[in-house]
Amino acid sequence: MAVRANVECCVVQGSYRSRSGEDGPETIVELWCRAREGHSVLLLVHGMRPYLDIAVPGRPTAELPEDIEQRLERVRQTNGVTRVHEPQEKWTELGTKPHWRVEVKQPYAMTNRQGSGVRDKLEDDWETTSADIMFVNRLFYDNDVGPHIRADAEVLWASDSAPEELLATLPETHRGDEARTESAERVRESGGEGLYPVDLIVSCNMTQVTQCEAFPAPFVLFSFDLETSIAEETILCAAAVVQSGDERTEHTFRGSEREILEGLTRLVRESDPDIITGYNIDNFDLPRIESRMKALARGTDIQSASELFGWGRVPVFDADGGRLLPKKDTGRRRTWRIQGRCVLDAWWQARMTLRPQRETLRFVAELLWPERDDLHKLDVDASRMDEEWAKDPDLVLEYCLRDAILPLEILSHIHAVERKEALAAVARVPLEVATAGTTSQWIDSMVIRLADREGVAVPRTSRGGKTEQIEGGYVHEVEAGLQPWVAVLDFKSMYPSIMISNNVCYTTRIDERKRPDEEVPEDAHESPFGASFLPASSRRGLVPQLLEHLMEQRDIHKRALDDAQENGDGSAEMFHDQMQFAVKILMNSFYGVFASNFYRFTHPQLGASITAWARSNIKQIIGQLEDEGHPVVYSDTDSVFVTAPIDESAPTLEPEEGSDREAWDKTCAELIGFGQELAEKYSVEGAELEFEAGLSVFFSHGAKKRYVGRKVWPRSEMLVRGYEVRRSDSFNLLTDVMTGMFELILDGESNEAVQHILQLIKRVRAREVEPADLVISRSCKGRVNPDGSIDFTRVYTNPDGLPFVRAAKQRIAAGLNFTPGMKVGWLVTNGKKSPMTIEAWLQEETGVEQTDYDPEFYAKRIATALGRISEAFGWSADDLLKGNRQATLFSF
DNA sequence: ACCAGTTCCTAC
DNA sequence: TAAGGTAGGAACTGGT
Repeated sequence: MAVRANVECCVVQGSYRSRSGEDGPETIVELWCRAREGHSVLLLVHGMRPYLDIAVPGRPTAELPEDIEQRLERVRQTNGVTRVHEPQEKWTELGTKPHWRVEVKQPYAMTNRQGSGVRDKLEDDWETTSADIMFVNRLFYDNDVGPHIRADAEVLWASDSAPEELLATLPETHRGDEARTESAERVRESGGEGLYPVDLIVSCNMTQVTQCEAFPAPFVLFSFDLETSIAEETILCAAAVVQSGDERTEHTFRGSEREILEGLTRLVRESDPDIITGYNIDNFDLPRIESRMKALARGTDIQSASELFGWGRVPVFDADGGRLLPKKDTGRRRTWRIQGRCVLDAWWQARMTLRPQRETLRFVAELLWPERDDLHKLDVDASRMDEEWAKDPDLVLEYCLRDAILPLEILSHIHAVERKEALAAVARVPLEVATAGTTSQWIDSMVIRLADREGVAVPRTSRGGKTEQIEGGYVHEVEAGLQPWVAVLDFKSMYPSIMISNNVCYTTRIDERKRPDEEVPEDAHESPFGASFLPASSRRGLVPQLLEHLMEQRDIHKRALDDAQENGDGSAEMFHDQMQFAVKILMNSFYGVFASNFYRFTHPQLGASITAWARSNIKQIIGQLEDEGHPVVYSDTDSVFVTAPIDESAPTLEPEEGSDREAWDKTCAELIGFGQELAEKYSVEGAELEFEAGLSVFFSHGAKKRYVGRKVWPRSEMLVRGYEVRRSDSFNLLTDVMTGMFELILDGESNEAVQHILQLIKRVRAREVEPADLVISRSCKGRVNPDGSIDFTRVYTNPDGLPFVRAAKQRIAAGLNFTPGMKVGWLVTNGKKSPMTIEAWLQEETGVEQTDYDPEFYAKRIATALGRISEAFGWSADDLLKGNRQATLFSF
C-alpha cells in the first residue's frame, strides 16, 4: 500500500527524465531538495507535458485563414507533436490573436538537431512563442511556486536518516538498506533513475506541489581543497570539511591519487551535500580533479570514472551515467554543474562582496580575521609544493585542511548561503539558479509566469547583434573646492518608480506601425524621448505590476526586520534582512535587463524612455532649486546636492567634546529642516524625493563622480565616492594618506594636509615605507588554452604593454595559480622605463620577502593623485614633489 | 608636452 | 557562443 507524506523543502536543483510508457511519452521532473527537518529529498513530479505555442504570423485578421484546419492538421502530423490544444487569445506585438498550444513528445523533440525539431519545423509557417523555456522552469511558472515548496507525495524509499516519525509509518519494503533493491525498482517504475543517494525519495503529481512560506533550509555544505604537484600536475593530498548546521566533520586524504579521489567521492556521496564550496574550485580544483580522473580512469568507462569523480546526486549503477560526473557547462558559464547540488565558490563570493585588493585566500583571511594568526599564518611555500610535501607531508596536510575550513568561514561571514536562498525565494527559482544563473533568468522567472497568467505570448530571446547605445543618466558638473552645509536628496528607487508611474512595459508601448488599429488614449504617458505608453487604465504592464509587488514586499520585510530587531530575534532579523536586500537587488535589475538589447521582452524605446524621464526629472528639480536661490553643487542620475541657506557666521566645524555645542546643534537642525522640507516639497506621486544625508561640508577637486563630505545626518561619518580611497587598484599608502588628507581638508586644515603629504613623499624617497603598502593590483583577463596555459593575446591588443599581464606571467612562471579574471599584485621597480618594469607580489604565497621598488615612481604617483586635490588650495603635483610653492596664488 | 587608444574600476 | 545598463575618471603605452 502506498504511504503518503507531506514534505516541506527547498529545491536545490531540478532536472528531468523522459520515458515512453504504455500511455505514451512521459516527462518526469526531478527535484533535489533539502527538507525543513534536515533530511535530503528527491521529488519526482509527474503530469507535465512539454509544449510551445503557435500563431498565424503577422497582424491578426478578422477571420482565420481559410485553410487553418489543414494547417493545423499538418501540425498534428508533424513528427514529435502529440497534441494540439484549442486556441486561446494572446497578446503579441502585432496585436491579440489566437494561439494554439502544441504538445511535443519530449523536451528534446522541441529543438533536436539538424533543424528537425518541432520548433524549427513549425517556424516556417507559424509564429512560435513560449518555445525556449527550459522544461523544469515550467513547473515553477505553471504551478506558480518558488524554491520553498510543499508536496503531498508518495514515499518510494526512505533511508535510516529520514525522520523517525516518517520511518515509523513505512513498511519494511520501503525503508533502509535491506529494501534497496526492490525500492530502486519502485523508483524506476515511478520514472526515476534508481536509488538516488538521498535520504528520502518521493513521487507526486504536479498538482500536489504547492508554494510554502520561505524558511531558512538546513543545507549541508561540503568544502574541499587539493594540494597539487607543480612539476607533475598530480594531486598530492586533499582535505574536506562537511558542515551541517553547527556541526563540522573534518577529513584528510593521502596515498595514491586514485585513493584520494575515491575517498573524496565516497565522502561526497555519503555526506550528501547540497552545496559544494572551496577557494577557486571552479577554476582550479574541479578542473584538476577532472583532468586527473581522465588520466586515471580506464578508458571511457563511466563506472571507473564515477568512482573517481561521481559527485552527481544520481545512482551509481545506471547505464545513463553521464549525470554522475560534474561538468563545466558549455558556453561561458562561470561555474560547474554538479547534478543535484550547487557549486558556490568562496573565491567568487568573497570577490563580489568584499572587493578585496588581492584575492589570495591568505589575503582574504587576513582581511576578515586580522587577529587570528592561526588562519593566515604562512608555514608552507605554495610555489614549492613538491619540496614541502617531500619534507613534511603532515604539515602540508594540515595546511590543506585549513584551506578547506576557510571557505566555510568566509561563506558564513558574508552570509552567502542565506543571501542566495533569499534571492532564490524572491525570484522564485531553484537555489542553483540563484547561485549560478544570470540576471535575465531571475527576471524571466518573475515575468514569464505573469505573462502566462495575463495572456501575453512569450517571445524568444532575440539573437540580434549590437544596437545603438541608449543615453544614460545625467551628471552635473562640479566645481573644485569646499562647500559648506549641503543637503543630499535622492529619488527613491528612481528607475523602478518611473517604470511604475509611467506604466513602462513591453506590453504597453504604443507602436502605431505594428498595431495601427490600437486605440491610443489621450492620457498615454509620453516620454521626453518620444515613445508613448498606454495608461494603466487601458492595460496594466507586466513590469509595473511586478515592481509594485516587489516594493510592497520590501516594505513588509523591512517592517518585519524592525520587529525582529526589537524582539531580539536574531534568526528572523537575518531572514528579513536578506529578503529585503534580495528584493532590492531584483528591483534594480529590471531596468538593466529591459534596457539590454537581447532580452525577450525588450525594445530600445523602453530603456531610452526610462532614462529620458530620469534626466528630465532631475534637471527640472535642479532648475527649480536654482531659481529659488538654492545652488546645486552636484547631481548624479537620481541625486541632488543642494547648498543649504545657512548664515555665514554659523560654525562649520563640530566643536570639541564638552565645549559649547549650541550653535553647532542649531545649524545641524537647520540643515536637517531644510533637507526634509525640500524632500517634501519636491516629492510627487511616483517620484518620491528623499532627504538622504546632511553634510556640514562637501569637497570635490572638480571631477564628476569624485567627492567627499562630512556627514552630520543621519550619522556622523565621512562620505567618500570615486577617489582612490574607494578603489581596489590603489595601494595602501596612497589610500591611507588620502583618507587623512580628506579628514584635514574637511576640518579646514588644508595647510596641515599639505605638510603631511610633503613628509610622506620624503619618507617614500628615503625608502622608509613598507613595500607591502605599495602593492598595486588589478584584475587580469586571459583565455585558458586546452593544455591549461593562458593566452593573453586573444583578450589584449598589446598584452606585454600592460603591467598586470606581466605580473600574471611572473606568477605563472613562479608556479603559482593564475585564473583569468583574478586580481594580481605588483611593485613598480622602475617607472622611468616604458613600459615600466614591475615585480609580481608573491610574498603572501611564498613567504619570500620582497623589498625592491622605485621610490621616485611612487613619490610621483602619490603627488599626482594628491596634487589633484591640493590644487584647490594652491599646491600642484609639481609643488608637492619639489616641496615648496613657486608662487602663492591664495593664502590660507 | 601632448595626444589617441586601451584598460580597469567606480557611481549611479 | 551568452549576455542587466550608461557615464565618467584615471593610469598607462606608444606615438608625435
